[in-house]
Amino acid sequence: MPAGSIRARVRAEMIAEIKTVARRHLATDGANLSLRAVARDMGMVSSAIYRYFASRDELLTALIIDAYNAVGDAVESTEARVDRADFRGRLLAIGHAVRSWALANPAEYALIYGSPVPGYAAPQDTTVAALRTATVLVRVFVDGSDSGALRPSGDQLDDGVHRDLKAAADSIAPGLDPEVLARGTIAWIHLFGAVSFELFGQLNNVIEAREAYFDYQMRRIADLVGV
Amino acid sequence: MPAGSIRARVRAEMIAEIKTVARRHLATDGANLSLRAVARDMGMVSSAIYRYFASRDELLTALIIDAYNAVGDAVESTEARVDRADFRGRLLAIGHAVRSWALANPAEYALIYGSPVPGYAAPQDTTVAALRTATVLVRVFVDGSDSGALRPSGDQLDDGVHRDLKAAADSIAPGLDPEVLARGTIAWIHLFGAVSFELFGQLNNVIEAREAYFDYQMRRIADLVGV
DNA sequence: TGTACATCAGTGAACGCGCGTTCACTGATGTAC
DNA sequence: TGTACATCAGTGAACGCGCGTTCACTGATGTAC
Repeated sequence: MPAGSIRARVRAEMIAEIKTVARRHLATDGANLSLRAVARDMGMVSSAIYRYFASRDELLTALIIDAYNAVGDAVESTEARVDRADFRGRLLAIGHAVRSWALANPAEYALIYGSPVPGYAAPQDTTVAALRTATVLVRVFVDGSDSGALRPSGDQLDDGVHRDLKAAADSIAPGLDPEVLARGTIAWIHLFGAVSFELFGQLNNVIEAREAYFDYQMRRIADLVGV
Repeated sequence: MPAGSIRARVRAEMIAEIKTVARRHLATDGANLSLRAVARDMGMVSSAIYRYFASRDELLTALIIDAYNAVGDAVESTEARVDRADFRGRLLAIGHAVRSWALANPAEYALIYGSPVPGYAAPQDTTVAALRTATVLVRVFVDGSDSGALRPSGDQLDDGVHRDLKAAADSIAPGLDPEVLARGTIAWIHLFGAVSFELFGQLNNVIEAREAYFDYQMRRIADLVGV
């Protein structure tokens, strides 16, 4: 089946439609995604899905990769519009991009950043897509560091932590000071902590001004990490 | 059935055993808890569970309340051992208590702080237990504020956020400056963000020195909130 | 341009399993006199 | 202290539903000559 044939195009459209329908189901059923329910919604018999995905897990994996890529796209394009020298602006843009995407796609957010799906082990393929967003954030710290605006604060890091962060820096941003990266990971973790908190309902009946509250947090974290 | 009778005692033991077995299942199946599996493990017929819990949701609710109380117990007793005037020590103790409990009881942690269980709506009863841990943390900020060690930093809060935090302060810690409470919620959110990140596998293959890394984060957050 | 064959999509039935919940029942334990 | 009755725990069968996956099949679409 040559790539450009009609059959290939129809096939690609079917795959896309299966994923779209599956995403709709994620929203109501969480990760207990049912192949039969997806097939039913598409007016097919359940076994027909197996022409496109070898198993339920394979479909889940595809959805996970798509989700990582979707946040990655959103973050990359939002961040790219900010002045390169405005490090704080870039960090805040990343934060708001993640949050906006998560609010628009809560089930997919939960799929990749929520509690792990019981009985599902993510294959290696997902990690490449997962790294995209992290890379954008780390680059802010690399650039800030290179420009001299961001300098190590003199925190003494535990030896083990230093080693871990050095290894991480070597693979994703060679030359980046582990201590600066440590600050970056704090921003990273707070960002996802804040979004998860809001999305998973922990702010219910407490904070109503959510966007402003999120912005407040991100600014304080930016203060903390020195950006 | 008088409260002290043999039957009442046996009944209480049965309820406790059902919950213990159910907790074991949470660990492998996540929130897709199966009443039949629990009954099977106890050597009973599935319908027998209904003598003790009216439905699967009611059992889940009991597990959720127990979990909130368990973290609450752990946090309260750990925090109580710290010098009252050592506000930073109290905050760090709370953080480590939450993390330790979460590592020891990952499934229960996920149940209360992870992605919401699809199709399950938590009844009002759970919120009382949920508040216990928050109260311990807020008290640190109240005490710090009263002692003068912790003073508003002069951040200007958005009006809506100010209103929300004022209302929250009024109900949980009357008189507490909303701006101080805002700092408290940052520590709160980062704490749970960091624990969730670790527990849900986001640190895998990146950070190995986890306790030290957690401690590092909590210290930086303590710096930020001025404690 | 037409024909023969290979590829592929989708069907429908089936396997073997799971689930929550209800209901009439047996037999044991407790309570009131 | 003994007996009659009420309460309760647990059984076993059943209802009605769900699921993932396999398999032999039909019929349509593509490919090679």
